[in-house]
Amino acid sequence: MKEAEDIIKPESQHFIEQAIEKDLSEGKNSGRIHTRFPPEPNGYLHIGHAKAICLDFGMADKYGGKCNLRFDDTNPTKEDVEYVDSIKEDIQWLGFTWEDREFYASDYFGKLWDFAVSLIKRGLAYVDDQSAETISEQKGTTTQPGMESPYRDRTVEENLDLFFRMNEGEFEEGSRVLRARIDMASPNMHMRDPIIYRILKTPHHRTGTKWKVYPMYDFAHGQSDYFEGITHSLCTLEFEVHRPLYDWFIDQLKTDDYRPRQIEFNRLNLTYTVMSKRKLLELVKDGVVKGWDDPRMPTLCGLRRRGYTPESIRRFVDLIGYTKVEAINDVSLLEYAIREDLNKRAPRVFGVINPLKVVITNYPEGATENMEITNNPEDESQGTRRVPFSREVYIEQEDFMENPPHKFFRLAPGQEVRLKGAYIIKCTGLKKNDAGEIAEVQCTYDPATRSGGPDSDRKVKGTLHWVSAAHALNAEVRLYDRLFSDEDPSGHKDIDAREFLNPGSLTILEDCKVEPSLAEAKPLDKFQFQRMGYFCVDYDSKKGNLVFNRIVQLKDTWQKVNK
RNA sequence: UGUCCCGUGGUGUAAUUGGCAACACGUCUGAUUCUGGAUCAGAAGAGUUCAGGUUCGAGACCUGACGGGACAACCA
Repeated sequence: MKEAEDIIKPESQHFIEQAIEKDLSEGKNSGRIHTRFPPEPNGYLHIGHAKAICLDFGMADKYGGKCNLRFDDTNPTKEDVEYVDSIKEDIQWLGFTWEDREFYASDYFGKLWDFAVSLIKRGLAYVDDQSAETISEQKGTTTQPGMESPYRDRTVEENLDLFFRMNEGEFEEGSRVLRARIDMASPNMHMRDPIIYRILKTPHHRTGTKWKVYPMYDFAHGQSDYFEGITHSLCTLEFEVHRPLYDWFIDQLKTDDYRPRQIEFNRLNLTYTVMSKRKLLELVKDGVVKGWDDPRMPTLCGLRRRGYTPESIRRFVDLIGYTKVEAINDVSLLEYAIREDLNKRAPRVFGVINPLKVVITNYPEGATENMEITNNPEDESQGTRRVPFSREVYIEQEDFMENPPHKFFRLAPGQEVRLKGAYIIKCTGLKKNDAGEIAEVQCTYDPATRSGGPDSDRKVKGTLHWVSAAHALNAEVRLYDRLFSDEDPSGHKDIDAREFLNPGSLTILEDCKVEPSLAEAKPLDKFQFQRMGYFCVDYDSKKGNLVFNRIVQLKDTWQKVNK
């Protein structure tokens, strides 16, 4: 009965899937689905791009189509090959492939030029000799129509002559532009004779000095879609007002029934995060963070370094969905996604972040036992490992209190606790240093309570992780907190996001103790430090000098109770 | 005082296209646990921004308010 209901109930689709299926059912573009991901190579990809990538490649995948990678490189003054490589790396890391379809808008400069010439010949484009300021003034405002340029009615011959000479380098940058001749009174600003070509003498990273004029975004994007046979051009909401112009150019270009269709979806916003490339660039340039891949950054390389997996990012994107509502997503959902993934996969280890020495006074001096410990209770196939135990161990400072509150299930004078995978110990005394801080805790152990032993079933309130002092590896641990303390740092009109920078976003602890099995850990290896959270080996880590990034803490109800 | 887009539990999304609001995260119980994790069981929480209208029936359709966002770069 229940099963039957499940079968009947259709998967709910988001509005883009619905639109695609409608197009398919109407037989548009002979049933083809072809999308594209069009980054501008002027910065690193961030998790917002991941949302777009998952959609672009995901829709192609779901409907048996293809997705092109196309670099939108129409502005040589801002773009660089440096970014091309990192963008490709990040897309692949996320798990997507464009096969041999790596394209560049600059591949189409010739075709775009020809199209512009054709528009001129049809009286649909003209060269304007006015300054940027004048053109801007004549554009009108959102509430008032614009004025027509005095150059709007030049002859085709004159336009052609000027346009060719613009590209010959005869004129200075900014002295002339090519404009589409549409409607200066349109309520849509983008239709008021938009500039489609400008003079730029900066060499282009791919075409060198071949061109002196470069197409604007609006004149390149839709046409590139058209040239590549794209059927669905998915982009974010802010391009909604560009769509009439997108369609206008396609109308002038198309020769048969095929036409690409632009559909807009909401971009990703995350709480406590800034997402604009400009703001991220500032953080890097001003040294607020250590680089594009600083583990606090929402860039894909930053998240990767932090320890996020591609699976967790794809899962997160899947959870938030695609709509036309401008929403702000809770980072806690991202954290949920990585915990969910790592819970199943990450091996458990013992790592003590803030060590406190415990001496087990009745344990034989110099003795060592190897305790067999499960690597992952969620996945038996990960097996077990041996962890050395001895008379002196480190536990977490926060796991001991001299005067514990009521529900403190950890170590305190007179109280018993289990050292996970080893023995139950009882606190018998403590030593303080001159400053009055607890320097050492003394305990006795009960040999019969060894895990698997005769009294191992005895109930104790708490179980602690530990590391044998004699065998411990020293490690540096970098604890991260949100970069901004405000939920919506860029959402304040009069306050710069920088005002909300969290001074405690990075804490470096250099005297952490981890179990010896971690000696061979390699950068990007991920572990659960039992009870402490998920950690990832940093690129800075070296054998004998381990460095871990905390990805995320475990859920901690005790911490919550304490607040 | 313009055009366009958008308003569903705290947050993000659903509601098979008009049949009486579902899911996830979060929150809160309880069980269980050699991770105060995980797991399991359960609970609270919206009557869909508001007001009219159409309809036997509206979160979906219409009108108008209100609220939020986008648009006036030779950026993308």
